[in-house]
Parts: sequence; structure tokens; C-alpha cells
Amino acid sequence: MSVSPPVSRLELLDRAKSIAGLTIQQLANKMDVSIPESTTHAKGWFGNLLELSLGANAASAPEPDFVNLGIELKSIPIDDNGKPKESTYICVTQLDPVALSSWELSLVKCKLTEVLWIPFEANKNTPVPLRRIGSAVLWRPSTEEEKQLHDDWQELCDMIVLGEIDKISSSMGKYLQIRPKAAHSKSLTKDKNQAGANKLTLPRGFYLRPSFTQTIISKNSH
DNA sequence: GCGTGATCATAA
DNA sequence: TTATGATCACGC
Repeated sequence: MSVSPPVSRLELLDRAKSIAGLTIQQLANKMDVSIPESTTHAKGWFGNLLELSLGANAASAPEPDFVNLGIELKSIPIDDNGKPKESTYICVTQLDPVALSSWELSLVKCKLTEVLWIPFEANKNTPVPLRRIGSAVLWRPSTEEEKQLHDDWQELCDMIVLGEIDKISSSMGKYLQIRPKAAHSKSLTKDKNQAGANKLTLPRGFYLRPSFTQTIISKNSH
């Protein structure tokens, strides 16, 4: 089954509503795909299923999933209390001058302009096929939220601009953090920013801490 | 390797 | 229990 891209945010919301409450098994059946036995070797599987179901572009380009709508799609695993089980990957940490020059031009800002969050049950005790899909939350950062993200982004990027990326720890950043994002710990990418002097370093990505995403999805919990 | 989709595994 | 650091799969 193939789903065309939604032409409006309303259509996207309608599609999201139509899958809310379904089990993963039901959605997989609907899309005619099989469920992997283990997620250890299929980590992005559910995210891909959601993309298929809602008509997102499957292309792995550094832009929002629904390009025409400027909306990013994020699945978010929650526990029995409705709390996010994991941090949320946003995008690669670019190490070039332009990307580091301003928040407005940053990939983080671009990706987080508007996000459709789709929570789903991820309790280890519940078999994957029986886990249910929750109600979607279409979110745009409030002025305050954007300021918080901007502050974290600025602090982290300032270090990169100073050539101090290897001093960045995952514990930095109140809501937005930088962590490894690579095939393995020996992966290398070039630091193209001026102070980086073209040195090779571990590829990293921006992630949102659970404390931040929890406030987003909890707005919809009743 | 890059960028997408993320979760795993273990130290703290 | 939680968060950091590491890792898995895929298209190109």
C-alpha cells in the first residue's frame, strides 16, 4: 500500500487521527509490512512504518519529512506513565561555518519549526505487535521553548566554533544535547569550521532530552 | 562517509 | 532507574 503526501496540515492531522489507537500489528497489516522479531536490528523500523502510513517522503535528506508543509514527523516511545523512554534524535551536528553561524540558519531550527509527534507504547513487557499508537500532537515551539533551545544550541555551537568539539559532553545543554551519531565509535568526519582546522572527529548529532519532549506530549494526555 | 530512521547497553 | 556513549539498518 502506497500513501501519497498529504496536501495540507489538516489532511496530515486526519491521517494521524485515523491511526491513533491502532496496535502496531494493525498498522503493519494495513501497510502490508511484517514486524521484525527484534528491534535491536531494526531500530528505525517503526519510524519508517509511520512515514509510509502518513505519506512522508522516505528520502533521507536534511529537511522536514513533509517538505511542502514544513512539518517534521517524530515517533516517540513512551512508558506506562506516558513518559518518553528515550531522547529524540533531531539532526546531525554540522561542523561547517555556515551551519554554525546562526540559529535561524541551523538545521535544528529548521527541523523543529513544526513537528508532528506520535507517541506509542514501548513497555518492554508488551509484545511489539500489541503496542498501541497514541494520539498525535502537532507542535510548534513557544517563544519560551525556542529560546531555551536556542540558548543550548548557542552554548554548544560556541564551543565548536572555538575548536572545542572534543570537550563537548552529553551532559551539556539543558534540553538540547550533542551525542555520538555514527556507525561506531571509530567513525570520523571532518571539522570544517575555521578553528576546527579540518581535524577529524567523531560524528555527532543533536538530541532532545526526555524532559523537554515530555512537556510536549503531555499537553495531549487528556 | 553522510544523513535519515532511531534504540541498545552499561556505567553511574 | 536514568543518561551517556555506542550501535544497528538503509540508500546513495
